[in-house]
Amino acid sequence: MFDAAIPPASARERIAARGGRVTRTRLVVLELLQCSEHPLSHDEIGDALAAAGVAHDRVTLYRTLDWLVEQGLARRIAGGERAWRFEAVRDAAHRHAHFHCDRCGQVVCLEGLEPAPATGLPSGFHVDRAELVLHGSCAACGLGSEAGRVR
Amino acid sequence: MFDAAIPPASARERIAARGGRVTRTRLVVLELLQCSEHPLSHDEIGDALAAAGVAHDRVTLYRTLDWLVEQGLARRIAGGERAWRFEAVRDAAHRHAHFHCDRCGQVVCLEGLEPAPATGLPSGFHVDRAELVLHGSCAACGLGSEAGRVR
DNA sequence: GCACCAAATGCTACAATGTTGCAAGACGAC
DNA sequence: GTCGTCTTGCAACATTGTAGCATTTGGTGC
Ligand SMILES: [Mn+2]
Ligand SMILES: [Mn+2]
Ligand SMILES: [Zn+2]
Ligand SMILES: [Zn+2]
Repeated sequence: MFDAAIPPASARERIAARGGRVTRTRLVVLELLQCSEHPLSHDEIGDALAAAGVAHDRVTLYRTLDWLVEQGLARRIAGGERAWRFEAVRDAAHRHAHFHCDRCGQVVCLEGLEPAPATGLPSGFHVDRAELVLHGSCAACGLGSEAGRVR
Repeated sequence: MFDAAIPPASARERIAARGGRVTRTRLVVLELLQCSEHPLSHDEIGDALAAAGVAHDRVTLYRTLDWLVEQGLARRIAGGERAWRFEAVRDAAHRHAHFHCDRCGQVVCLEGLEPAPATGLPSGFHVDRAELVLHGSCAACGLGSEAGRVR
């Protein structure tokens, strides 16, 4: 679960600094996101909480994730499926694209790839942010048969 | 509903050419997509069918849209919300980006903006297609208050 | 025009994902 | 330790999409 790539860099302070109460769920979820290399779905996070022995309610987790996003501590990513994925915000200024494997559903961050700036859009339109998602097959899934394809 | 921009360019033949049966629903839905300037949601299409006096079932509409996508006559777009949007495929080779208004939820096609080709992604990864969605506020919604913001 | 049959539809039930309202519990200031 | 407010848990609901199956219908051959 905790991919142990990046050290948990005080999630506790980051939560408290926003004026939020440091609850077990917020703490564990934020640490989990900070340590994960991939954006995680609500479900994956729920499973990790269960595995870590942290009791929780589905709704509480939704609200926890909403709160982290509101506070700028996490980001919501659209993925190719119907569920959101979440990742910790490491650098608020730096955005990156994502790759969605249409075979296994895995989403990976493309740190090197920044969505190109908008050009030539109709006047009166104002762009806040760009979301770039590449679709295809990941290294693990290869180019093999179409079987098992995710919608 | 029918924005009357592009003439209905025989939807009937396009359907028959794929070996599909020309049913009232397929015909009206494809014509609707071909005439619309914006990608439409399932709901919007359903409303248009009702307005046109075409009886239909929710499930039939889902299946009709799936069929049109399978046949390459329509494309499914992720939008920023949880429901797919659909647009007629005019030129299979030409892809374009979309703009999603976070205020009103409207999606508009950015014909001039093609997602940049993928570079520097991990080896073993294969890209089928790129989806680029710009988020912000449209001309109609302006830059005003945050009130009424769509998630 | 008519019979036939695979393809398409309508219906019901279900699955997945997310939201709302409200009472009970817990964080943390004092 | 008390207390007020923020957070949680629970139940009910909303939205979006699927699956199974009996019925209807478009198109083909006559
Ligand atoms: Mn990422
Ligand atoms: Mn478009
Ligand atoms: Zn994969
Ligand atoms: Zn708008």
